[in-house]
Amino acid sequence: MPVARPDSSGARIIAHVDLDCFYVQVEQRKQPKLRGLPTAVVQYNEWKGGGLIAVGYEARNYGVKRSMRGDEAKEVCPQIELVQVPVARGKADLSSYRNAGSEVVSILARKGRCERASIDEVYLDLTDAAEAMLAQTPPESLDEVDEEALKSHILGLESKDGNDSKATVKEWLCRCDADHRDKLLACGVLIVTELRMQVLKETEFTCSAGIAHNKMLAKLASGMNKPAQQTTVPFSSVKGLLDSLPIKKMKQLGGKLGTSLQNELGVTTVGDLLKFSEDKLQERYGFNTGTWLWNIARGISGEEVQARLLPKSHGSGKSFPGPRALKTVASVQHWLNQLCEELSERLCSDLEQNKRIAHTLTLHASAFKSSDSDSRKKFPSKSCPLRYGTAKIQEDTFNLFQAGLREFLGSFGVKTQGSHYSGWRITALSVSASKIVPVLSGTCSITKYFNGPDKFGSTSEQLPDNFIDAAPLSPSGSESYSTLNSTELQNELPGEQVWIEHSMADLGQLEMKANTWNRLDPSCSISKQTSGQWFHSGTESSSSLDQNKPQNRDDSRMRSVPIKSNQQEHKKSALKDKGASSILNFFKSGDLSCSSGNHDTEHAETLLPLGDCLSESNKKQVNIPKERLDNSTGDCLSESNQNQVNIPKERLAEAATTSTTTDRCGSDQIQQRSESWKLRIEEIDPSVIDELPKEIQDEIQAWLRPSKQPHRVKRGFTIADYFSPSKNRLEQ
DNA sequence: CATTTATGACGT
DNA sequence: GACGTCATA
Repeated sequence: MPVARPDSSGARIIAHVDLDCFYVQVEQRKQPKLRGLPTAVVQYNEWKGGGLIAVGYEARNYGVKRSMRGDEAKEVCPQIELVQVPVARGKADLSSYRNAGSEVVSILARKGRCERASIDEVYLDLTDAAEAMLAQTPPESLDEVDEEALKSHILGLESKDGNDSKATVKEWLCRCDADHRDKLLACGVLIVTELRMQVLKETEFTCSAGIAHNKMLAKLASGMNKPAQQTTVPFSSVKGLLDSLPIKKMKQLGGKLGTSLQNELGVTTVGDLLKFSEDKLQERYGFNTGTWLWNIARGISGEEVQARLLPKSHGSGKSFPGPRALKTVASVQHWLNQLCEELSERLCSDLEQNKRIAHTLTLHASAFKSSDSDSRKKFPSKSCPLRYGTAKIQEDTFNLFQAGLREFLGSFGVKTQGSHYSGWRITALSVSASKIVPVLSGTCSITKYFNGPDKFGSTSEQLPDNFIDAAPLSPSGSESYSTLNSTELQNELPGEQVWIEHSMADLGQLEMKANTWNRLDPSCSISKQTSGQWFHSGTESSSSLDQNKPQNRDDSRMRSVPIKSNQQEHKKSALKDKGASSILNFFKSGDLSCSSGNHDTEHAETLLPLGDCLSESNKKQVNIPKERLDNSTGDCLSESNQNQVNIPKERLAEAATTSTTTDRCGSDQIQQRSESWKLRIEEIDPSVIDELPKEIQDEIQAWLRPSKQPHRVKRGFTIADYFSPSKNRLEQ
């Protein structure tokens, strides 16, 4: 049935949910005494008190702002509680926030398609749930509406006392003469209220939300009333909202495009955009962007909520500002190794928990060339196929760095005259893993391929000689790595002896005992339980891969909830007893403070001796004299494993079933040694999939990411397009 | 060269 | 597929 009329039957109900000052909330849950106090989360406090990355609302009242230094915050708010971000391997460790975000996602995903937009934001498509509610128990049929729902803000709903009074809201929610869209929206409001209360009850986090007919408006709305409130945007108030909305407030227009709009076209508000024809906008900003601008000026956004609960990439990075910039290859290698350790650990968890494998490893760096005229220069990003195993990731990453460095310096190879100045300073490093695809649960055949008796442990022999080893040696830069061999590198650097000494001097803070080195196998394996699930679910589509379903992948917290302290259980039932618990009451009830007992252990930080950080291959590459190596070949656990609970072997079986995220890798590793049948992750090269038997490859095809949609934009939107996703998705 | 450290998306 | 750029919090 062709739809050319302004029809609301295609209306979607989209919510954007945003955790309030999330990192602060995570820290306050961990340390309940901080609740109610002006609090901020700060990372690294050495320099001017560290940088603020999250500021609680109490502190905002004193004028504390994100990205003040800790010291400045203390000036405006002397009583402020500054909590430090956990540190592991000498860098900020955001895993507790990531995990907390996962808790929330798994709750929010219960009522509809859920897209994890960032660590603390999700989009929900609640259309079906809203339609269902409207069909079964429409708001107008309710005698009573939840108190919390009555605190919602309805954009454009005039109110007597400036704020929407509850009576007015209730009337709006329950109007029986409302049009279909508004009724659906009312259902959305109730559903989101419910979800937010659920989040609060199960995680102790508050969030704010926007409910509208598309993502753009939902996102706008979620930020309008914070914290712990929600706002909905009825169709009828869209124009009023956008007309006076500063252009920079729109997602995507906060940067250069927004500035250009302002400067070149004199556009200050979204409403100003209406003056320009689609052609004009396309002419200036290109076809896709032009159409996109034309649409958003009218509140049109067809972007769909993607069913995705998991991140598409993992990265670990660190900056080295000012005088801390890295000047030697050894210090770079040290930090790369730290970053790779973290990355590897996270890849490991992702594989175990989500059955996904990353295929691409990328190195980013930023650098200054100090040799001549202190010019800043782009350090090229480099990527290569990703091989699992900490040591391999470290090795490949270092190779990528060297390739990048060579390109960065130009083929002249700025020789370090004297042995002091490298000619370059690295101010940031990051390593990331992308192209993450589900590993096929599909068949046992793939299991056998990896795990089969004849093939086990000899993956590389199945392949062309250089298949595995050569790939990482050919970063995608214009020059292949092979031309950058160790000899050549040496020529660009001080002699090896000197170089080593300088490296050590440069890493002065580190202890240079160098008695061990990290030649360890990757620090995780598939546990029996997990691999059982993984490899069993034959052709029935693997449940854990279905991102539409909530996943049980997390986590210490999730597991601890049911068995949590009595207090917490009492708290919950107390709340229930009170009937509809309002969010404010939740906190007023007062006994929150005794919750959350045992959260993450802090990560004891230990700097590894340099020797620990050089992988075998790396040492070869820099031609470290053999004698220096010999005494450094000890066995060692990666730092992350050292942080983990040491579990006696006898208790391994038990540990494996109760292990939390934090200790899983550690116990598994030990387990790996004691049980031989298990899969060695190290031996799984993602590239190997290409080498699989044809029938398996075919299965794999089904799981590969869908090919990119063409960036075509259909012209001539009708009003109907306002709500429904366009077939050809708008560019971003 | 002191907004860090993640993320995601698009263009070429 | 690789890489650069932009955007957001």
